[in-house]
Amino acid sequence: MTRRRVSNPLALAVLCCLVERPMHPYEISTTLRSRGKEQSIKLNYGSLYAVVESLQKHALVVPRETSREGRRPQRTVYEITEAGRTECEDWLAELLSTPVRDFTSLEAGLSMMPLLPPDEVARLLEERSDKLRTEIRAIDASLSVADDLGLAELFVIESRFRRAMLVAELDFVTTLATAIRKDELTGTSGWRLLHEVQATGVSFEEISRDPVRYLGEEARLFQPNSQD
Amino acid sequence: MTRRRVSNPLALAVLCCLVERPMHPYEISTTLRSRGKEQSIKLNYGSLYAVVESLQKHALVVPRETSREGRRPQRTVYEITEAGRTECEDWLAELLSTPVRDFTSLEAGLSMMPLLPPDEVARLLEERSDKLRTEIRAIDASLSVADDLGLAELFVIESRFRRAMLVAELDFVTTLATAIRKDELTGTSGWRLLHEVQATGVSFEEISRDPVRYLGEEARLFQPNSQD
DNA sequence: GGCCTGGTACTCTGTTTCGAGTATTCGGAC
DNA sequence: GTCCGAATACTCGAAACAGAGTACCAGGCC
Repeated sequence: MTRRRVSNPLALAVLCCLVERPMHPYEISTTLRSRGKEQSIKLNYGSLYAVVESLQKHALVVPRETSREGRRPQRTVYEITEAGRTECEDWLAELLSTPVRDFTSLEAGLSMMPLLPPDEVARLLEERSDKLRTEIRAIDASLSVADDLGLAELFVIESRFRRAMLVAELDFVTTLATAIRKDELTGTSGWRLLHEVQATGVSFEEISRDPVRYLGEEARLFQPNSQD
Repeated sequence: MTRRRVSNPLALAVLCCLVERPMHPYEISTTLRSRGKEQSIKLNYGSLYAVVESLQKHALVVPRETSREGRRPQRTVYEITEAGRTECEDWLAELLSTPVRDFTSLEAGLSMMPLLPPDEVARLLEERSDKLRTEIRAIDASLSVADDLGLAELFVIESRFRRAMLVAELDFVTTLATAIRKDELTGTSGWRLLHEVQATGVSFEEISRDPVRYLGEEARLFQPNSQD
């Protein structure tokens, strides 16, 4: 994605708006907002104006007119160029066709999970489940509002996607919390013991210097496949 | 997340490493890599050194010693502070318990999907499905390697999570591609017609000025609930 | 008539992030 | 013995980002 001249996805949203008709940046921001797209694309003014400027530098958009009503701040209306149109279609095709690694915060959290004691982690995950259920209900509500307004499914597809991802996450998280509570996840018994020993005042560093002494049988957490 | 003094998740990974024992930045990077954590946390040198410096500024870590072996570049070993330990646990708890909006590229793509013609989008989504299947197979392979090494499930849980998300995405994407091809997604017939008219050389702007003329029945795409 | 809220249209500035680049050493192949 | 590539341990500057702040105006309310 770095090879793109302007890499911020907001730039794509800007191009998409300008495909419809020329607009000034502030108008782009309100258009995106009114369509609920600020839910799927991070939009803030600082980035918006920077991105438009950068698009202009790369000749993907051109300023068309600068007007001023009364003594309001001036507005610069931008128009998309042929190159901009091509870039827009090409980029969109890439987004749809090619998965990219996005580093989600839960993935990061899970990868460091052993730092906290197992029951604490289970509790936190259960807390997350509740919040996820709330979010899913909120999406359902907004989808049904959209439906009442007669909006085609086509225009809220990204909400359906988000809902699907949240449901999958909820499913994973509740299953994991249960597995931890029941010691069904491999390594959990050692993980639990490790934190019990730490609770008696022995530091992690000490335990890792002589795991067998502190963890006995469970020391294999520190030495995978020591029986080979 | 912005209220955290150091917001980059890499900072959390750094703190987690230093909980184990004091290390120098480069050692942190190799530790994370060897544990496969660079899959779940974006790691690059520029950020790493910036983040460590920032942690030091906020007294979450302190430099312990600066040594130099032979004429290699010097290494500065950092140690975690009590405040750092607290921050680390607190942050991790937050990551696990609280979902955050992360803007995925597919969600962005879906929200702008109507810009491309329906059959093109279906094709692109099918292409994505293939790539997703490949990725899932790659994760399965790495999970089975980990299993052969006797690594506890606990330490690869983030890969299982990622797999679950990819499977959910695959499911969504294949279903959507089919629905588009079969015109089962509300709005698709109008979407198709719109692109057919555009293919005859009429611009989007023109169509949107007089949708009924160009789209007839399907003009309701532009005027949701016009029959009220 | 004056005040106050909310909308319009940006601007500014301190952080953060990125990743290519640098300089050194070590181990193995030939 | 020496040459090459990989590993070690960072540094640097340009670009991107965040989001608070500014300056103006219209309309409603008391």
